[in-house]
Amino acid sequence: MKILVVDDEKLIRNVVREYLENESYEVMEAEDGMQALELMDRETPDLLIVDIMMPHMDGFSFCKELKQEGRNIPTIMLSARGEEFDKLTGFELGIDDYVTKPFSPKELMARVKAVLKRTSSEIGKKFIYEDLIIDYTAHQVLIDGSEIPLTPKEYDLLCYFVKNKNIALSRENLLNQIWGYDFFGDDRTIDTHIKMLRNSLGKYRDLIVTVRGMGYKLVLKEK
Amino acid sequence: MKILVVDDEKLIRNVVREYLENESYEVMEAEDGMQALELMDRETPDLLIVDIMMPHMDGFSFCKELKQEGRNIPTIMLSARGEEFDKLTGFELGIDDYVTKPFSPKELMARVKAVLKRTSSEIGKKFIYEDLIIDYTAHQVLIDGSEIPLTPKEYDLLCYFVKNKNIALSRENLLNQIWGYDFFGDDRTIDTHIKMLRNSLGKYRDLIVTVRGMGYKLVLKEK
DNA sequence: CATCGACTACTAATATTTTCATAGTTCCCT
DNA sequence: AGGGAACTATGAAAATATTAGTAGTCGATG
Repeated sequence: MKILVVDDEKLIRNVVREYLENESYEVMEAEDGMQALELMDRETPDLLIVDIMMPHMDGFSFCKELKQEGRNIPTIMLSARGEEFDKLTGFELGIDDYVTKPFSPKELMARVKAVLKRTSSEIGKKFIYEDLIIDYTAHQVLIDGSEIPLTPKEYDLLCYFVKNKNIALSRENLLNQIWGYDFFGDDRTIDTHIKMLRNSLGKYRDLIVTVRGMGYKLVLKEK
Repeated sequence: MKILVVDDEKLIRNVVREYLENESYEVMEAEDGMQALELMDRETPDLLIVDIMMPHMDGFSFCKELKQEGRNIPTIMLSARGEEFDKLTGFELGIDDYVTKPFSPKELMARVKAVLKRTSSEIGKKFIYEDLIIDYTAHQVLIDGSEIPLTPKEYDLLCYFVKNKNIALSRENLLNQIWGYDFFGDDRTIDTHIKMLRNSLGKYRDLIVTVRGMGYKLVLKEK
């Protein structure tokens, strides 16, 4: 689990980092909202711990910004004693909990765990299109309710297509993203895997459309 | 769910009772620590809500007493504004959360639910699936009513699988969670333990499904 | 010091990935 | 419309990768 701590005080960041790492969370730090937003383009933390008072951009504005960008990440707010935490505003902004400084390690950890538990169960990570269901947590694909066996590459391919639905993907792109940049094999390899994925998809084989001279794309009709 | 409210003020007890019963919890009351301890010999509440300030025995002493008796019950502390809630002491005594008077119904209920949710997994003393029973308190596993011997690692593995049922777990995840982040051994170690766990599980060996290229998962059919 | 469990190395058994040859399409040009 | 170039689909075999199973060493623990 990756946790991003956003606070301008290095001391606080260090303390929080220590507690978190002690419980084997992976910790990232940002000094302010700007830095945090930047970082989040590259990394995908599972939880944010954000101080209300920060230079440039306070905690509330930061959360507002996140919400507008459509990012939906569990968030715990840190407020100094005396600062009134406006619960109504806070919870509307999707803040899951808050902790008042000074806080005990145990308290913070309890909140972190509670929030993660609460939110992770809500994310029932599934993709659903008619009778085609990808259950990411179970790592399986269902068609008409029964599991269809996919090889790892087929599964990866399908997930990547779903993630980039209706976008034409070049063979080069697919090779780089799924096989990795260090793969130097034949282009035709893709064709073979597409063939096998189509076979596995049965009645949904036509979702994968050939883009001649370019690559393939997954086409989903909107409803 | 049974909740025991320990407070010397009848008014507070009534208010809390009303909120709780409104959410269909079963409520018991005690005027002080002595009474509460007595009551707990007969009843087994799932949660305590305890005022700090009470005659005869204050909230902290009460919790200390509980802890010494080895009772381990989720507890929420009520503190009046101005009374300093000593977080360090509190959390060390196993207090899970605290609410400052005056509190809003909504806040108290949110805390109650959060604490119950957080702790209920720990209270769930048994896991039952058909003839497979994990008795967490007795730290043993039964199949068809008779105990099957498991090595520590096998037991840990099984519990972790049960906790994450129907979720595909990568070897890395298993290694990190069960062996710890400081383990730098061979991936294949897992395979061996899986094999042994399967053997131990006898007729339930197939519950553990390999997810090729990924890891393993415990599959439980819903009923 | 004897036993048990954890771990590693090795081998066998499977499953997957890749390559490659061939057949089939599409598209463009005349 | 016909021919050819370029591209894609498919099937099967070869090459790899992954997992299961076996055996044995190491080290902790009673």
